Parts: sequence; C-alpha cells; structure tokens
Amino acid sequence: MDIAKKYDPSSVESKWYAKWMEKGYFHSEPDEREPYTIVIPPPNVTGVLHMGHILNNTIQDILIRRARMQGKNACWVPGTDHASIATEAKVVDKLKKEGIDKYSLTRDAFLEHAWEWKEKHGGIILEQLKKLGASCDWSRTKFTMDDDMYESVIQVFVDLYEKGLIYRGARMVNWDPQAKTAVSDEEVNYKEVESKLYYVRYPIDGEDEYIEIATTRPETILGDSGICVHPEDERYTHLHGKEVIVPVINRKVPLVVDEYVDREFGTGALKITPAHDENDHAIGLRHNLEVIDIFNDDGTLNEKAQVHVGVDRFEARDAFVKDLEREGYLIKEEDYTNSIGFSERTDAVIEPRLSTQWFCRMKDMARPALDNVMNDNIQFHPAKFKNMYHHWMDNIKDWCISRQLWWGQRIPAWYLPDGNYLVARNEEEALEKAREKTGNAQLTLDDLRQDEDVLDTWFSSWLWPISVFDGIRNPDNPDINYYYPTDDLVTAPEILFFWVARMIMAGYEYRDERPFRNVYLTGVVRDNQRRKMSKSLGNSPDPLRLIDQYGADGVRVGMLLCSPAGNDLLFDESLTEQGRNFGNKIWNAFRLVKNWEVDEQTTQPEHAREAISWFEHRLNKAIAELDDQYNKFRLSDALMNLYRLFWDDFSSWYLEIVKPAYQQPIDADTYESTLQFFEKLMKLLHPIMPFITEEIWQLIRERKEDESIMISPMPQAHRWEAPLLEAFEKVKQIISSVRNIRKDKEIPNKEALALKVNGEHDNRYDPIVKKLAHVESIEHVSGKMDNTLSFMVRTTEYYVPMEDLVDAEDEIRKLEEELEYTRGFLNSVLKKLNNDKFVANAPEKVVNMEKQKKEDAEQKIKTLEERIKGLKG
RNA sequence: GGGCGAUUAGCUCAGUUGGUUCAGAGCACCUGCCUUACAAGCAGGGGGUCGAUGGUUCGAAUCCAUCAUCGCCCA
Repeated sequence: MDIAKKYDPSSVESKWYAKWMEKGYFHSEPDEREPYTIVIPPPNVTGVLHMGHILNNTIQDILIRRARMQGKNACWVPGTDHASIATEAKVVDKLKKEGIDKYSLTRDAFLEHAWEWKEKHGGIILEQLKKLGASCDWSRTKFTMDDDMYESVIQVFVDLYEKGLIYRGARMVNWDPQAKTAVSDEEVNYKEVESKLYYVRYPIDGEDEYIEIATTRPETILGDSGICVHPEDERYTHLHGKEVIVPVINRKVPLVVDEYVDREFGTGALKITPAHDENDHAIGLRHNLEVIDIFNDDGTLNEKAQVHVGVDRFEARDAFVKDLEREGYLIKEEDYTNSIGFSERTDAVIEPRLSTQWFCRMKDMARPALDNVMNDNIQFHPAKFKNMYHHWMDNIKDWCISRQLWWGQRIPAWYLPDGNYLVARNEEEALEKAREKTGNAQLTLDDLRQDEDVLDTWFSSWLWPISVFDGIRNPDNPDINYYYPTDDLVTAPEILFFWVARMIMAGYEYRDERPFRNVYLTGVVRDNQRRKMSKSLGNSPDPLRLIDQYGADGVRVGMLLCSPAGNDLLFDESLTEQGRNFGNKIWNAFRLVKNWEVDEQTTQPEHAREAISWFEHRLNKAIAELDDQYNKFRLSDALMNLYRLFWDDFSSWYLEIVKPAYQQPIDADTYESTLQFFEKLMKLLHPIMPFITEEIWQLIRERKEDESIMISPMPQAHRWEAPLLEAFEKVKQIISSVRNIRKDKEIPNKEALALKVNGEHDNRYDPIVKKLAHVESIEHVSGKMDNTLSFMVRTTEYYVPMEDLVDAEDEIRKLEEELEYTRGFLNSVLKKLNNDKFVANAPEKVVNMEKQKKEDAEQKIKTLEERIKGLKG
C-alpha cells in the first residue's frame, strides 16, 4: 500500500464529512435506546465563527461523539439566535448605507429587509462548524424566530402574564440612546473613565448663602428637584426646611435630609435628579420630589431642560458648564475617575432613565432554579461557579423583557381606546377579549393598537431546550418526552446568569424538570498575553485559516490542550501546531504498521508476546482512566492521557518492541494484535480527532459500505493488573539505563552488550530488554564485578562489562553521590520511625510503607558500599 | 466598598479525604543524532525552599489565620 509520508488533512476531512452527512449518521429519532442530548448555545445570527465557538463546539462534539459510540441515541440540536439588538443595528446600518432611514419604513417593510439579511448571513456560523467536524443533527436546525419558536415565546408570555408573573411598570432602565432601547443590566459594560468632578453652588432661597454640591454630570442639574444632606451633618443643620435655587434656570427646590448621603464624599450635599439616577429616584420617592425627565430618546435635551434644548447631552454638558461659570456658580473642577456604563451592543454611554417597560417577576421562579443547583441535581463543572450563581440568585431583580425594537417577538399586548390594555395570543383573541372587556361588540381591530416593542432575545432563548423540541406548544409530543431533559450544556460563564439561570427557571416552570444535568463552563479564549480576543485588537486568528493550515483535528487538539474547564485559556497557534504534529505521529505509526509484510509461517517471538500482554493491560488501565476523566469533564486530562498513551507507550515502546528487523516480515499473530490495538486507539481518539481516526480506521481493514468508526462501539475497560504494569516500568528503566551507558561511552547500537544482575529480577521480560537495549545475555551474578559500569533499579544492581572503558574514579564518584543521597533519605525515614507519636498515630499502611522504605534504603546502601569497596580494592 | 476565586518549573496547568523516592505533565530550553514510520522526528538532560509569615498536626503544596499580588462578579 502506498501511503503518503505526511498526513494531509484537507482532502480527508471534506471527504469524510460529506460521507457522514450522506449516510445520515448525525440524525437522531426517538427509539428504545437511552437518549443523550445536547442543545447548542445558539450563536448570533449576525456573527461569524470565532475562537470561542471553536472551543465551545469542539467540546460539544467530543461529548456527543463519545456518547454515540457508547451506544446512546445521540442528538445534538443546532440553531441560531435572532439577536434582536445586534441584528437590528446591522440592518439599520446597511439601510443607512443605501440611503434608507429605518423610520421612513413601515414595520413590515423593515422586517422584510431584516429577514432578507438573515437569509443571507444567518447560516454562516453553522456552515463553518461543519468544517470543524461538528456532528449536529442538521435536519433539526432551529432559529429563535421560526414560526413555531415564535409561537412558543408568545404562548409563554401570555401564560406568565395570566399567572401574574409579567407586569408593566415604570422603572429606571439602562437606556441606550443610540439604539433607542432599554438594555438589561447584563448588557452594560462598566469602564473606568477619566472625567471631571464639578463643584457647583446653589443659592439658598431668601438667604445670602450658598450650598455646594459636587457632580460629574452638571447637565443633569437641569433635572434637579431637590438637594439632600445627611440629617446629622452639622454643617447643614441650619438649612433644614429651606428651599434651594437651581442655578441658571432658577427653579426652587426643597432641601431634604436622608441618611443615604455620604458625608465624606464631595461636600456632603447631594443634588437629586430622580429621572436620571437610580439612587436619586429612590430618594425622590421617599421625599415626594418631582420627576423631571430632561432627555429625548436619542440623548438630546428636551424642552423640560429649558436651555440647550435639542443639543446632545455631552455638548450640553460643556455648554452648561460655561453657563455656570459665566454666572458665577462654578466653584472648581477636579480630575476624577469614575465608572461609566456602556452599551454592549452600540458602545454608547448608558443613560439611566425612567420608562414604562414590561417586567418578569423572578423571585418565585428563582427558588427552584437555585435549589436544584445547590443540591447538585444540576451540576456545574467546575463547581466553583455555584457560589457565584448562589449570590446572583439570592439578589435577583425582576427582568426587564421589553426592547424598543422591531426585530423580535412583538409583545402580544393590545391597547384599547380608553388606555387600558389586554394580553392575548393573537389579534383574533385580542379582539374577542377586547369586546368582552369593554362590552362593546362593535369594536374592530382598528380600535386596538398593539404594543410596539419586542421581547428581549433571552426571553426566547431561555426556552431553547424545550422549544427546539416543540415542548411549549405540544408538551406531550414524542420528541420532548424522549430528549428532555437534555444531558450536557456547554457554554461560557459570562452568560451563566442571563441564559443558564433562566433556562433552569423555564425548565422548572414549564416541564417541572431540569433542562440539563450538567453545565460545562468553558473559559474565555485569550491570546498568550492574556488579552481577550477581539476584532478591534486583531489578536484573534481566523479559525478557518487555522483549519486550513493545521486541519480540523489539529485545531481541536490545540484548543483542548489549553482548556481546563472554567479557566481562561491562553490560545497560541503553536498549540494547533502541536495538534497537527500529533496527527502526523499517528499517521506515521500507521504507515509503519501497514507497510509490514506478514508471514503466516513465522512463529511469534517471545518479546512480541510479552509486549502484547503488557500493552493490553496498559490500554485497559487507560480506558478506565478515560472513563473517569470524561465523567468529571476533565477533557484536557483525557486528551493528555491519550496523547501519552499513543505517543509514548504505543509508539515508543510497544511498536519498537514488536517491530521486525529491517526487511523482515512480521508474524501473523503479532500483526493481528497490533491492528486491534490500533483500532481501539483510533476509537478512543475519535471523539477528539474525528477525521484522521476515520481515515485510518477505514484503511486498517477492508470495511463495508455502511461501516464507520463514528458509529462503532467504544472500547470498554477490562481488568488490568497493576503489578504487571509496575514490572514493565522497571523494564523501561533497565533499557533506558543501558541506553544511557551506550550514550555516555559512545558505544554504537550495533554492538551487543552483556548485562549482569545482582538481586531481585523478573526474567519474564528479558527478551524485550535484549531487543531494545541490544543486550546479548542477561545473567545473575553475586559478588564484585571488575571493569563494569553499573546502575540500580529499585534495590537491584545491574552491571554492564566494559573492559577498558570503565573510569573507576568517575564510577566511584557517581556511586558515592548516590550513597550520600540514599543515606540522607534513610535518615529522614528513620526520623519518622523513631518518632513514637508517628508510629502511634499514623495509619498502619503508612507506617508499613515507611518500614519498607527503610529496608530498601538499607539494602541499597549495603549494595552501594560493597560496590565502591570493590572498585577501590 | 461587598462577594468569589487564584498564586506550584521559563510558559500553561495537574496534584482527589493531609501520608508511596511527592514536588508532576505538556510545551519551551539545552546536548547528541537525517538510526530505512515519523527532523511535524528520535535518544537524553537541566530547571521549582509549591506567593509571604505564623499556626494546627507525628506529618502540610494540601487544613486555619493574617498579609501581598492578580483575576472575576456585584455596587
């Protein structure tokens, strides 16, 4: 067979992915097998594949492929998320470039553009995931705005409203003046910003006196409706009950006292702007202060500000500071660093603003969601995230679910001519309810006005594990009954709260059951300088280029090499290189084996028989370890285990032992065993490296048309013997030691050596030692050996006769060093054993181990001393 | 300011209920090799007083306290 010297991933990968698709191996239907389900965290429909997706989906694919090979009915549901704010922003941008203003379009016309945009760009990420080898059931691909998904969301809204869990209310929201929408707390990024602290004086009404305040936002003075001081602040006691005049616009406002005020900060006097600050709003409510909203939707000042009307808030700030200065109200300005919120979507400075929004009550739903994580019904990996989750769920606030956008599920609320409103599943139902409510049978749809806003995207994605199986609309359908609850969720800790927590709430609310058993939290992909990967920094490699260059298998390995669960991972291209190198190593091992000529007549050599027996045990131990590592979601460890198993034990030891001499054939038994090992290793590696393992598995033997490694059974762990493996480790040491002597004395491999043994030695593996160390004889001796070099394995001493190559001085020096170390070691052991408290308190097992150490050390010292004496004498 | 977590080799990380010759792995580094599977390789090697200081214990990388540094979440 002619096999390429270097493995070329690109042609192999596209070939097998097409084959898998054609055969429908990714598809799942409910049957009698145990299900294993993952729903993909739906990527943004606007996005392109980035390193975070690569990480996240590599892990999911590993889990799903392993489950499939374990005989479970594996179903990985893919899909995308409509991402209302991000998508709408992109569509608005695109229209703007074409000279079209969003508000010149009707809602329906705009949505047509949005759908067009979605059709064009929406599937990109999913297509890219195919290059990675993702074995999603593509026939089940979902989109959060699909008709059935849309209906589910509306149904849930109506249901929660009817249960009293959704209400309309005036709240301080995070207003994004650029997107002209409220955004959730989680979508606000706080950054430290260099700004100024302005000291301004307000005249006291009817007095020849002023009170000073400090503010970072002087333009909001125009919305002030009070000044507040601490009740016990003696500096201001005499002003209690007075009125204060807001500078420039000369509005008279009360001076109130409240314990909220920090006497140490600024001047100890606080201006109160209830419409534009959450804390001020609370104080305003306590003291019945007027709420004066001075901003328009787009962040410009409105007529309530009285001055600078129509000017943007930041320009207005500068202009108003000049006013204050000119009129003598500005005392000073100081440099000041404060934390300012920015919109995650548009990066505009967030404006706290009072507005009427729809809210979802969280408290009751949070309880089961918290309990079932704390009691491990749902397990987080790593578990450290339980703490954060607990803290968040304890302090949960109601969820603002309305967004002032068009792209998304439109809030199913209709307003009546009299200002009342009702909630219904659709227009017909709304009209019916409206007629009932008003007693007016003549009402038509034209009399009703539907709420303009849409729902927060998370209000559809929190249903994802249920709605992808149509479990909201048809709660008893075969799919939802079979696949729900799902097994594992793989996502980023950043969205633990606003996605994971809410899915858990929805799970208990709508299925009375957890949505998944395990949550695997990946880290943030950073570059090797710990910087987050981002477009603006340009420090993120293009995943598709990486796949091109190193192969999908290489990228998957590279990703996994740096990703212990929950830790940030410092990605570096050298890791994918390492992944590619591993693929090449596997390929070359395969080439070696496949190019052997098999001779049915040759009998199996002893060294090969022993090697097979050893590797069988070694392999079983590894399988048991892998099961454990996967159960604990320690995927990096599982990979490293396989990496070393294949590279060190299989390639460097096993294959080197069974390898026939140059141009010699191999016996049939050894060949067959080797092929079986290779097959098992490929299966174990398949979830991590799907492509190369399929390619090799198909080449190892003749396969039938419908066979594939991806649907073949995963090897199971059988019994293995620890003493046998330990004995073999000693053999490795003997061989390495002989090789070291060769190297030291520059003895070529061709030259055979003799080996003498003094002490305990298992000769079962002598044929292996003879082959790998090129030793012609192994004999037991006792007494002193002249002209030999020696080494020790445990308490046994080995000699290699060297004739004139032995430098006695040098040998004595080495032996004395070892003697000294061993004596020191013995000393430390004796210290423990002579300590009565140790012997009395330590477990018997530990004491016995120490006794064994003492015996070994004494034996070793004796041997070393004799050897030194012999060399000297 | 409140909470959580981390600190082990040059780098990234393991290290289970404290106890094997326990201080480990991978990468990087150094030395020698193009030895007929593989230089994307082979054979070897060096490298850490486990952040600091106390304490508990027969015994501490592991448990406790304080401090230092860093990160994350919340305000």
